[in-house]
Amino acid sequence: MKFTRPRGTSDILPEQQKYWNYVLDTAKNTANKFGFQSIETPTFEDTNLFKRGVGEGTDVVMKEMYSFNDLGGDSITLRPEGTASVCRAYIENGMKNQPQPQKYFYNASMFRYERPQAGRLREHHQFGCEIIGDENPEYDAEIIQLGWKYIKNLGLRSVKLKINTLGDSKTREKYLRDLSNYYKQFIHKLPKIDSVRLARSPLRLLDSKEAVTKELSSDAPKSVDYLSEESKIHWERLISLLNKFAENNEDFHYEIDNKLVRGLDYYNRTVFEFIPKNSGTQGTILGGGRYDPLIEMLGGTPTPGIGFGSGIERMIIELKKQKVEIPGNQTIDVVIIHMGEVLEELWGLISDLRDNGLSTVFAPNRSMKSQMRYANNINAKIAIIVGPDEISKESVNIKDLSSTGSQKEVNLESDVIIRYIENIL
RNA sequence: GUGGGUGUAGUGUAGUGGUUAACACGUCUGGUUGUGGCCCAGAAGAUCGAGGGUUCGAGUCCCUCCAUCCACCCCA
Repeated sequence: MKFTRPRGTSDILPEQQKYWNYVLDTAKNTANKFGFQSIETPTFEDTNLFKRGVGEGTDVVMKEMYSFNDLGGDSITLRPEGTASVCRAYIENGMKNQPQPQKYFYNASMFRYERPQAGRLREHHQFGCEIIGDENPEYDAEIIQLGWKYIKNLGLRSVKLKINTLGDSKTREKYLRDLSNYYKQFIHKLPKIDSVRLARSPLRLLDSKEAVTKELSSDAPKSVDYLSEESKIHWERLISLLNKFAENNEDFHYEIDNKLVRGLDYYNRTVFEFIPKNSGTQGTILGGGRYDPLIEMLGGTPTPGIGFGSGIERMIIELKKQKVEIPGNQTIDVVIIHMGEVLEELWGLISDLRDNGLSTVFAPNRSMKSQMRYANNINAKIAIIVGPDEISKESVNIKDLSSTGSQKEVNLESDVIIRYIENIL
């Protein structure tokens, strides 16, 4: 084979489209219910936007970015995530002059140079939502509820919500110091990977998979115990709002997980993740958190924000796994079966059928039997059969392709035909 | 980036080192004049992931590369 798709990318074939349409329609409808509006930003941005926003020390920036110099010599990067771009757009377009907070959603390709495996691609799609311009915990609760509703509306079950708070930047410093000092006591016991990680990002040790580290982590300092007064109030308020929400939504559950960390630098306070039970290692289906420092880091006036990203491909994997019923693909209403040189006589009719909302195709120019088989194979509902006989009588034969198979001859007049067909459908 | 598994028509599979690589589904064509689904018959479709090597002989054994899957890592 001469050409194959680049590693870690995928072709989304027609038969898969029903999943995509279903997920995206559900996403959009749910977000609209919460007052979110669609936003789109460029596929590539100035490399520095991500270095600054996502964080120079993160894996995403250090080794996963698709960066290149364009012909003008500027360093460009295919976006690895959505939030930095949306915040850039917010700043650049003066959105702080709109009513606050602003609520956006987007669906876009994300690019990360990673080793592909199931649920992890080099190009993947994310549906994301952001609330920018208000730091109150009501919005934390709202965005989490939106995430939950979205998953719920898709028909997924057994999805676990984990939440945690990382505190704000001031208290985080002290927490990180204590946390890293805690692990340092056991430095000789730590596995290699984790002793390396300790220097770079001590938070990561909390969700380490190494048995030794796991055990140590259970007694490690918790970020909840380091919260400033404001952050503590924020956190408690969020919890109480979630409890309130649970009263009206019996199957809404959350689990506070002090070991939950997220890989991007801009998160503070609330972080959360939705994970299907029994999912593999690439399980997270939706994840996000608060990023109050981000806009200022990008050069805007200090403006708080919170949001999430959710992988469409992972969502579809889960829908298939749980065998959720998905509305079917595009169907064909009418197939024109034509014998002899009559197709031209029907050209106007075909156009009229389409104009009246009936999806219509003509069968390929083959034997009649073959044309009927074609009609059957594409799951068409109605066949309009025309040959020289019908043309001379100025009529057509209309056959119902459902189980009845009944057939009737009607005049070759678009109005009459359309009325007759609409009656059957 | 690290470790392991896998790689045979469009898809899913079979194939003790030995003639023209098999089966199912799908596609196409027929099964008397212009009627689908079921059934029957036939056809097309694979340089056995790529390139080297061992051998009289390789889909089968060895090496390299590529892709894919699993775990690490990371994250959606």
